[in-house]
Amino acid sequence: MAKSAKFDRQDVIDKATNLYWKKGFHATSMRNLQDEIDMRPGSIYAAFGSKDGLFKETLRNYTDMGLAQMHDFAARNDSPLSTLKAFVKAQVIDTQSDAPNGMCMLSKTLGELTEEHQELIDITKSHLNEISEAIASLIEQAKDAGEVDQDKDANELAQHVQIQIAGLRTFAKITNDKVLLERKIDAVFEHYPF
Amino acid sequence: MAKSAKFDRQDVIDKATNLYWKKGFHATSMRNLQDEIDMRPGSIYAAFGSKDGLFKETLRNYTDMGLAQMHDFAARNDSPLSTLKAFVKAQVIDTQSDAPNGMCMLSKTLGELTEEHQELIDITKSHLNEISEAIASLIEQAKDAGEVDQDKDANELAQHVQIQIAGLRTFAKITNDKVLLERKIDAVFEHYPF
DNA sequence: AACACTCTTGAACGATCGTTCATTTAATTA
DNA sequence: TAATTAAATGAACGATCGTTCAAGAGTGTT
Repeated sequence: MAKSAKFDRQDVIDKATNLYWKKGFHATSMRNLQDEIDMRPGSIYAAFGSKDGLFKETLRNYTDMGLAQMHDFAARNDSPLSTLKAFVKAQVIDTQSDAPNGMCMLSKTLGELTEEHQELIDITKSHLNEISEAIASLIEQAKDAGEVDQDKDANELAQHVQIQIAGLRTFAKITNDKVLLERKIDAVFEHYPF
Repeated sequence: MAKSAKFDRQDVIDKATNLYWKKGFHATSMRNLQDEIDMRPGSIYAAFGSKDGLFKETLRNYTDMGLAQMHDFAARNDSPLSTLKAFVKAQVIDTQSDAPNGMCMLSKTLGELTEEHQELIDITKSHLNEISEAIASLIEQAKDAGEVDQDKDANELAQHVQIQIAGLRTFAKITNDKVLLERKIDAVFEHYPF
């Protein structure tokens, strides 16, 4: 057999995710990544193939983190709607101070990349769709729990929530007033289309 | 005297704006710009100082274009509120096909840049504030015209509109359904907080 | 025609880009 | 312990990055 002692793949992907999330795809150089994850170029390319390949893994990782966070909130909350509201607040408010970047990494990526990286764009879109479906699933549960009218369209409400998250996270780049942001998030769930 | 025949500065800035808007700050190289605006590096640096300097001028130009578009709509519309709605539709829907990039260049820039380019970030924020103030001014006019309740806060409504624009333009990157987008924009002005 | 002045040019700079690969290191088997 | 095998290394590749500047070109005055 042969050498087996290896780097911790998940740890490496986590660190790469943070750097890509913070600086974006183009501004993150392979040398930046080498420093951040403490690997030499040969090892990175053996493990991930290319800068694009590593980026793909971080997109998947970022999305899984978001979905896991939603399930976490669901486990701690009794109501689907307050789960969703907690998720939105975490995404909009907490990321301003706790995360590498206040913006959603997927939205950032959609904004940054051009057709030169169509595959990465398509992957990013499909991940945003996954999140939208998870939100819609929460809203279906809220309908069953009587928190949302049965005649509302869960997918349309999920779209609305996702639009609010994107808008509010952009807004939070200008005015980082947590109280104001919290008020605006509360308002989202108290008025049309909810 | 000396040589006077020169490049058309506004034309050059327009072309640079389109390229920066399309590709973003980092993915746009000075060589890309040289090709796009048909100037040699020495001339560009004599006229604009640096990549950052040229970018600053395009940020100003982009913002002025948006403000001019708003005034254009105001001149063609009798009502302040339908002016605002036309502006939002132009920003969200028309840019998907007619513009270098569906996203707002200012939002894109806020998402892309880090503290390494703090001055550019600050300029971008202040330009977004200019636009917010222009929207607020329209809403004040709408209040005077009886289209909006007098007890509404114009600045808060303007914030809301700007958040919706940012959210919807991100959403439009995923689903480019013009009818759906138009419906969502109409809904913005038919429900809370309007 | 000679000069003064500014604009324009493009080769070239050192730095960094994404990526490769011959070599070294270390773990396992015989 | 020697042989085998895969992982890890890091110097180096050609390309491109943002930027500079000496030289050339064009316009107006003397």
